[in-house]
Amino acid sequence: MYRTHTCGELRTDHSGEEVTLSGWVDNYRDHGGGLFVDLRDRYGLTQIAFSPPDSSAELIEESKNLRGEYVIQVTGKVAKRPAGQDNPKLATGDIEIRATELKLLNKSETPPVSPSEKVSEVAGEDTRLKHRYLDLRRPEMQRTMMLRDRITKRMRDYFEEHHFIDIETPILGRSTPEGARDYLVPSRVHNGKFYALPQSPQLYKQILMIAGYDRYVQIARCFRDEDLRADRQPEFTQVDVEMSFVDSDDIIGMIDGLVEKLAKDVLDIDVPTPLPRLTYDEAMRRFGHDAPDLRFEMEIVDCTDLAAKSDFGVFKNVVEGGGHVRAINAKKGTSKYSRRGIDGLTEYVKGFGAKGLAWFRCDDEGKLASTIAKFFGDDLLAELAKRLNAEPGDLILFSAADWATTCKVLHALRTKVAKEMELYDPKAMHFSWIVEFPMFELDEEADSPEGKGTWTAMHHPFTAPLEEHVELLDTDPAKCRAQAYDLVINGCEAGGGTIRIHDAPTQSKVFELLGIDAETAKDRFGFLLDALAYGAPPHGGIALGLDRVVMLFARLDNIRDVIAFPKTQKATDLMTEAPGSVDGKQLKELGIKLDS
RNA sequence: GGCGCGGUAGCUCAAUUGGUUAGAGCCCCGGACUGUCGAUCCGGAGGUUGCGGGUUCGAUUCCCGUCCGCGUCGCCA
Repeated sequence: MYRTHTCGELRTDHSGEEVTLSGWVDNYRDHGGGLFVDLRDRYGLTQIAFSPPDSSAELIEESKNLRGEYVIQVTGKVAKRPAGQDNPKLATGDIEIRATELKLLNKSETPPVSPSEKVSEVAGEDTRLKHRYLDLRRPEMQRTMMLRDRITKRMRDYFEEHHFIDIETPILGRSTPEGARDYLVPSRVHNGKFYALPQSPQLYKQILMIAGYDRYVQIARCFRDEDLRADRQPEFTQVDVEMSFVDSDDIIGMIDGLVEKLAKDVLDIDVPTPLPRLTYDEAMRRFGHDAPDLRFEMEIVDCTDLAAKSDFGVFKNVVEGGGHVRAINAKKGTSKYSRRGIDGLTEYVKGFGAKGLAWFRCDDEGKLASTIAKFFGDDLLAELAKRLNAEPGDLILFSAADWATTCKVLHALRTKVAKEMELYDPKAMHFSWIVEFPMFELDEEADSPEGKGTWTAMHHPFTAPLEEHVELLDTDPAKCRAQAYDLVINGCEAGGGTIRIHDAPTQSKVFELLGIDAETAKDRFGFLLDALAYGAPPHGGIALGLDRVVMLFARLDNIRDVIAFPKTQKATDLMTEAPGSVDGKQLKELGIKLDS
């Protein structure tokens, strides 16, 4: 037997018991006459004392060979520590093990990543990824992995309580050209043909609804061959949900319950439900983004009409060109942003398509002042100040451009300024829904017969329009809103879903708008269209990004830290060195010849 | 693909305008010490400054290229 207890469980109640512990040497303190070891496992740290009279001289001598990350087994008596020597930083800090036996189970090289929390500087991320086994040994990472485990368990419990069944769907599927780039898997049996790894189990779960499994859930691995971000991995995990005989409210309500339970069980915070909902149009108008961070205010204010009355050429030209002039008020921003600071913001917004950054500061008398103030009459300035609720010390930042650019710029500014000015508690959690997304967006790069871009599905081609918008499919697709909803946590898209089209006429109309002719549709999703013809129930669902949910619940800003073995920005695994090259023999069997 | 930041000892970082033998803390090695808990004290070892080229009497430093890591824009139904 390697151990009778873990390194996290012994207390003064155990005093006098002989115990055996196994674990890693977290730290050692050599006093010549005696030596202390902090022994670590997943459960905590326990101090081992190699000192007389309990430990023999030979044992003490032996203990002097111990080094960091050596794996040892120790037997001894649990003892309350001498008065005044307890360590309140440790859960086991009131006791120690007076060692009588020591067995070295394994040695360790000097670790490039120290798993010990006593080392405050964590190694660089590339080193951590290369030696992931050491990084994952760090208590911080272990806590995150355990948090992830707890979240998925609670989710599974919740869905089970609500009579969902977990059904696995294939990893080897077929490629569909919509959406992200596919990861392809060549077929040996059918040379020249390829499977695709799923971007999500979307089509399968709809098929399951048609098959009568009215509440489906799966924790599903998904793959998208697109460039990475801090919150995006090529391989990620979705909590995939689909329900029959439901409308948007039913799905949203079901997930409200899940969020409420998770927040309570995992973070011990009470989240009032139903969660607040915002339409997409409102979110764009007030916050410039479809996943706004609602932990703070700083709403966008439209000033287009007032800007038109000024003599400021930049504003006038934009307004005359059909653009918009919108602004945010960074309350008390002048103390944070000097002229140089504003120059920094100006550079920043240029990265989002802004040509420059117009601004005003609000002086002590409540008047707007700026290098461009001279282009505005006093009345106009007062009107602006009133609309923007400007008070002394406030900093007003403008974006003048087309609608989409003002959204992008002001969203970027809003997020950056709020973070830099610490306008919210970094521990705060804000959950909300964005609903009624547009059905379509214009792909301006794609060529269409009409020559002005083509419609693409904002979510996917099976998304149902709002019932009252069905006729807009014929008259004004741009205005057509979908039965779609995104779960937003702290300005991060944590999940999204839709009610699906379950009738053939609507489906063909949408395909038509998307430029998918009957033949193409049949070729790509024939099986789904076939299935829809055999009594498809009204259905819809959602997929939550599990990695992101864990990241947000762990208050981390990086998805790699919640994935045991993540990929780098170039989609490689620094530990296994995947992807790697393969034998010519393997390629030959697959009928593949490489160019280079 | 674009833009930005970074790469110096096993780890975290420093190095003046381009100038002596590239330093410090941790780790590691040796020694001292009967109670520490980031132990302490003394001594020591440890470097292809990512890689390749260029400028220069002289390059960690300047220039070009390249590789890698991170952030971001494009991209992500």
